[in-house]
Amino acid sequence: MTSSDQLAFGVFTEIGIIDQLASHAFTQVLPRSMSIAQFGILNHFVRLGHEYRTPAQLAEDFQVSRPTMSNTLSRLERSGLVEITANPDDGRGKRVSITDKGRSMREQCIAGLAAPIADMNAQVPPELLEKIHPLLTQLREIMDQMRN
Amino acid sequence: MTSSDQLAFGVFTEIGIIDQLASHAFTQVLPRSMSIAQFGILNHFVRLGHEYRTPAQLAEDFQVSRPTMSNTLSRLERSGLVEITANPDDGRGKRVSITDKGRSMREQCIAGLAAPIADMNAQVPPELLEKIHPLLTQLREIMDQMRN
DNA sequence: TTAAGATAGTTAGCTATCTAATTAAATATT
DNA sequence: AATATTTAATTAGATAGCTAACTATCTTAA
Repeated sequence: MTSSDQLAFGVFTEIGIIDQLASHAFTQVLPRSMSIAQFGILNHFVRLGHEYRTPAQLAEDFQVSRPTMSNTLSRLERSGLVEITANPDDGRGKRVSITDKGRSMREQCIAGLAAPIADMNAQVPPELLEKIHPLLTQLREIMDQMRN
Repeated sequence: MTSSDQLAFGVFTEIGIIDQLASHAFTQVLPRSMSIAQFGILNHFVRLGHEYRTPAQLAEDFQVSRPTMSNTLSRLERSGLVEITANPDDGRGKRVSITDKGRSMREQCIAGLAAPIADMNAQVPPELLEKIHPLLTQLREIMDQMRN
């Protein structure tokens, strides 16, 4: 392993740990029945204002396999947070939309997340986040391209 | 959500995606039977030169719950890559050590990881990794402290 | 027009991760 | 010395993620 290799390895190790710590902190404050993956989907519908989205599109949006998305959507549907119907444009396909219950659940999640986010902003120097964000975006974009 | 909140949220979103992409890329090149978690443990023994380590210490080292470590260690033991024995210093405890088979498996994993790491070094500007690494370390340390 | 190939989604089976609860042993307290 | 508390590890039962294999449908090509 060259020192460049070690550097790259170190970067991904740190990222793995931070992801784990952040996921854990966020999971703590979500309603008992909600996971980060599930919140992500509800939030996605609200933020982007999508009316309908197919499971395949959502899998693509979240960079997740289709069976994974299938599974997460079933849970959301079982809880009444999304509605899944046949896709009128494609007999193989389905369409997903968020329900009113889903919207209010999303609000509740956002409210819960406020506390740890505020903590984070209190403990982490703002310059650190400002410096690191564009670098992460750059790295993510490069890795995204490498995938294809 | 204030703009600071959005910044913090954006940072963790990027980190989540990068972690997923990197994990996926690494998993591809590990031997069929190996996972990143399992490789991490073998690598830990070699890098730090530990002879013995208790499951509880390993759980702490990797910031993972004890049942998680318990599970991963069982798999490694089943594959003959680590050895788990009673801890002579503590009747409740156990001791883990890496086996010769574990060492050569670790070598094999390192060899497989070389390719994607080299790719990464080819695609990602070295300054990006050099700039981002200390920032990530700083963020990780702060989050680690917040946990306690 | 029929057959081949691609795409949407699901099912099955795997690993990693978590929390809660359990067992056994060590430590502290009274 | 006896009891209570803490600690080590495991078991049970979740969710999220993956790949492989399957069904159904759509699209393309012979």
